[in-house]
Amino acid sequence: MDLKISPRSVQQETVRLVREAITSGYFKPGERLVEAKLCSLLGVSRTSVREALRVLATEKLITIVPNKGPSVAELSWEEAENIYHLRALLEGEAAALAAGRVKPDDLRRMREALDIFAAAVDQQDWKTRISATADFYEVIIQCCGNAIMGEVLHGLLTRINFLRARTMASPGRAKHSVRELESIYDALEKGDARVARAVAVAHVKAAEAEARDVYREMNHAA
Amino acid sequence: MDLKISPRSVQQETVRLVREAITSGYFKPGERLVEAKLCSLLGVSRTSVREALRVLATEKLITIVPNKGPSVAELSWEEAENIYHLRALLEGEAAALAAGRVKPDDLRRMREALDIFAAAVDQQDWKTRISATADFYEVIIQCCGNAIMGEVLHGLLTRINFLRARTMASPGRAKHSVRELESIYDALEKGDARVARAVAVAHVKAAEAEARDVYREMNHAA
DNA sequence: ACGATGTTATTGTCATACAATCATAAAGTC
DNA sequence: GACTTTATGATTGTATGACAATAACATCGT
Repeated sequence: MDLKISPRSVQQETVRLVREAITSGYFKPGERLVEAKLCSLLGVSRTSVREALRVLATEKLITIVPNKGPSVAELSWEEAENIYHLRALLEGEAAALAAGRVKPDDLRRMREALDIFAAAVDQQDWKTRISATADFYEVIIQCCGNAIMGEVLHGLLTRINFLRARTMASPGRAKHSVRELESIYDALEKGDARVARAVAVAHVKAAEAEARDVYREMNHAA
Repeated sequence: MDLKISPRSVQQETVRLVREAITSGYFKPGERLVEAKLCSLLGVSRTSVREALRVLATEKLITIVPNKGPSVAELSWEEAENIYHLRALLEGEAAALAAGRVKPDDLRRMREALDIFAAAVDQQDWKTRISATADFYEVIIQCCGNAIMGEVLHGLLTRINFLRARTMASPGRAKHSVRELESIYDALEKGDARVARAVAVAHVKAAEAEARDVYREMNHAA
């Protein structure tokens, strides 16, 4: 019996919370994160906060400039573009690999995620949209047989999450998304690796185009 | 004038040293890293050591199991294979992108690294071999225009560095390496993206094959 | 040999302290 | 008034000490 509950450490929980706060947009890019404030905000010691901040810096979610302190990482459009390029490459590969490996149960789970996503399109509920796409891709990642690729992708997605949240909020994009994910599903069902890669890449490219507009708009307003 | 020397913090230096110790093989995979030992070994406080360890854990160079402590990460062959697969994908893409962007100066630097590498093949000097290949790829990465891809690749290389060190030590492999890097250089010089990708991928595949043997041998002896 | 029990080693977290550095406001100088 | 310098306060970097919680290990009794 290995049912042991691992009581997450204070430090881990701190990482989780601050990361969530950043990716959800609660802490804005460029905003300074003063250790003392975080301590009182979270009710933990400076030790734990500092350890958490080092972790987040390694994840590139924050930038620590020596003797000045940490602040939420600012993502230039060039960097965002790089990340989208990598996503296209990696998600394309993942889809291609998955095409030759999907099992009926996997398809079922993807179908499920897809339906949830489609349902969430009509609502304002962008949070469900993101989690549904995450579920959808989670299956692909698991199928592709390369767990480390999953880790890398996850890290990249986290870094542009605040952008994605904005993108998902746009109702126009959502409609397209459904079609795109649907065609990925179809390709995987048929086991067609070539098409799977193509549509997965197309999906990312479309997301990138949308993100570009959102990005410009964001920085125009500011 | 912005010539300010940034006096690296104790914590950063600790990260650097321990990372070096791991990738060079001084700390063996699976070996436990006791905080107190590291403190006295490096002459720094527990505060700094702990922060450094969190960073290394995020980089996946060590594994921290709660209430038990950190130990050097063990890399299963499956994981190593995954990383080589990713390397092929990313380095192939990088080479293809670089083919359309290399400037004369870049070629010169690559030529230089290549010569150093070739010279180091005859000696036992595997350390120079690694740094020379690193320099060679550094140019490609810079040329490809995707800095984040460089970061990701760098992280992956670090994780398999102890394997690469063993691989590079094999004299048979070195000869092939020279030819492989040479053909990457040629493709870039000609600006042929398709060939550049192909030979870059082939290079990684060859390295993977060699690494597989080394890995088996390592774990056979143990 | 094996299980229970106590002991030690190690980690996780906190509090405190203080020098070094940075940011900002105040004061002085031209 | 604009600019430089100086003082002041805030924040970080690092070290130390403390202590509970957990894990690893040795000891003992059966």
